[in-house]
Amino acid sequence: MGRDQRRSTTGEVVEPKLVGASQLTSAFHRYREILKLPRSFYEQTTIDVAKQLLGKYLVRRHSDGSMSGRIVETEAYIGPQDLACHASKGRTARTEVMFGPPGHAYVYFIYGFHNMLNLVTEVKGYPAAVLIRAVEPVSGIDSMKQRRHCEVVRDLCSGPGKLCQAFAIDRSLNGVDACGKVLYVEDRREPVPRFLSTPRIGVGYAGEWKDKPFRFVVRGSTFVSKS
DNA sequence: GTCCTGATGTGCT
DNA sequence: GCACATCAGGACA
Repeated sequence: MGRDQRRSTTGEVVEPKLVGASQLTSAFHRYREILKLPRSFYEQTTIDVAKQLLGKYLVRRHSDGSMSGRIVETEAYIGPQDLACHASKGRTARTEVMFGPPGHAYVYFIYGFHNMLNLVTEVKGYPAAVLIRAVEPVSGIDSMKQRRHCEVVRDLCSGPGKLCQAFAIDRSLNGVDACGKVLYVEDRREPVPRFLSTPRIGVGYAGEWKDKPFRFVVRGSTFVSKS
C-alpha cells in the first residue's frame, strides 16, 4: 500500500482525496462563520455584553484588507434613564440605531474629529449599547499604522477615536449589521480575561450615573486607553 | 436661524 | 495639566 493510502473499515484500500483551494477557502469561511458572535449574544443585558466582549476579536473587512483586534476595554450605556447615554435625550435621528435591533453598529461623530463605535444590545425598542474603547491590534497592523500615521502598536487602538481611525470605521457604518460581513466580533474560544470595573470616561455631566462602574478593562493590558 | 456642548486626541508647557 | 482643533446634534428663539 502506498504511503498516502488508507484502508476503509471494510478493508478496502482508499486513495486520499485531493482537496482543492476552493474547498479550503469555503471551509475557512464556514469556520469563520462558526466563530462569529450570533445576534442572541447581543440580546443579553448590556453589562453582560460589555464584560463578555472582553477577550473577543473585533473584525473589520475592508477593501484595503481585513483587520482584527482583541477587545480590551468596553463601556456600557444602558437605556433612557442613564444620563450618560445619548438616548436619555429621547429618540432622535442620531440615536435611532440604538432603538433598533441588537447586534448593529451605532457609530457617531464627536468633537469634530472622532468617530465612536458602539454595538447595540438588549431588545429592539430599548436603547442600550456597548462602546468599544480599546483593542489590542492582532492583524492588519500595517494598514492601521498607515491610517493612524503612527508606528507604535500600543498607540494604534488605545482609545475609541483611535480604534475607529485604525479600523476605518466612520458614520458610513452607522446601522450596519455587526453579525454581517463588513464588521463583526469573533469568539475564538478564549476564556473571558480577568478584568476591572471603573466609572466611565468623560461623562462628568451625568449626575449619579457618572460614578456607576460601567467601564470594563482587561487587567494588566497595556492596550487600554487610560490605566 | 444661533448658540452651546460633547462617550477625544494631540501637542505644548 | 491644559489648550485647542472642529463639527454634528440638540435646545431654543
